[in-house]
Amino acid sequence: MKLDVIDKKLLALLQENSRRTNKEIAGKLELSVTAVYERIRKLERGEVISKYVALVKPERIERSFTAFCQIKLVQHTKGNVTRFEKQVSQLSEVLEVFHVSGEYDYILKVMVKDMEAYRDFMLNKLTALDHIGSTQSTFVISPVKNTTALNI
Amino acid sequence: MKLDVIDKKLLALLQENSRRTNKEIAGKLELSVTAVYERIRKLERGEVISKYVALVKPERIERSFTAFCQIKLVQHTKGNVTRFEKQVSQLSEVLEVFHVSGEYDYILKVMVKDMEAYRDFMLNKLTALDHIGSTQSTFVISPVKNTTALNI
DNA sequence: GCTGAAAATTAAGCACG
DNA sequence: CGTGCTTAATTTTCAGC
Repeated sequence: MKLDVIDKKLLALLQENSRRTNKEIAGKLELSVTAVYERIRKLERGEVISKYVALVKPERIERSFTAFCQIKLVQHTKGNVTRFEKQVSQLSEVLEVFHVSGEYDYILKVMVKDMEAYRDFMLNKLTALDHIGSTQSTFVISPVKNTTALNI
Repeated sequence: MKLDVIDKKLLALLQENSRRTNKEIAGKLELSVTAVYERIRKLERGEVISKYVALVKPERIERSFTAFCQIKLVQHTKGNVTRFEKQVSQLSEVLEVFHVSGEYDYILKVMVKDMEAYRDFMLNKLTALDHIGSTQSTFVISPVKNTTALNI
């Protein structure tokens, strides 16, 4: 799907705040409300926009503690990999899982209440999974930037 | 701010899809439309919900290549740290920056078109910043899970 | 693909238990 | 805190260019 300059501006606006009205966007882009409406529909149907979500402040719900956890598997058979990925994806503390290159096989972003909760997560949930070789945790001291918006 | 069970269900619904109508939510939670409306307003004013955003599929806009870049600073004076954080936050390829514990000082999540674009980013943008000591890149082979929703 | 106006749906405000 | 009613605003559809 081809995106023109207007589409890109539109995506920037919606990535920043998806509750803008079509009228407001129409004003900013100097288009009619219907034109904005149709462009948005096109971006949704073309799956450029995958979804609309509300973002919750972690500190307001006791999930301020963020850690990156790198994981090595013991054996990389297809079955093991699939099973591990499925199991780890089901853990609610784990927001992101990436299969990566390098010394470790996976990087996880984990968000919990505090260090104690993290310890509990590691002991009772993560290392309870099958096929985990070794892990290495890196703790976030402070989040400097954290956006979901891709600049186009 | 105290959240009851209904608030938590409401947050789960809005984190999954923020375009649900109050009517639809009211049906799911067995409340009136106005009650849903007021609860959402309260969550917004109490800054439990920080914002509403559209999520864009990276592969549809040529940003499929994701890397984690770990960075060590040469000198940790307050001025250096502040300046580095400000500069790195301005790079559009960098979606996330975390000051972290451990061997490296920062973890960046970088999204670009491909490996070539990453090389270009490293050579011309990142290592052009002041005070960077060493870096280490880890490349995403495949994203296994990637959600913005915090389970409450 | 855009415009402008009409129709349908939703959000916001108000009186009240 | 909740409900139900009323009004305002927005989204969605449609004919026409």
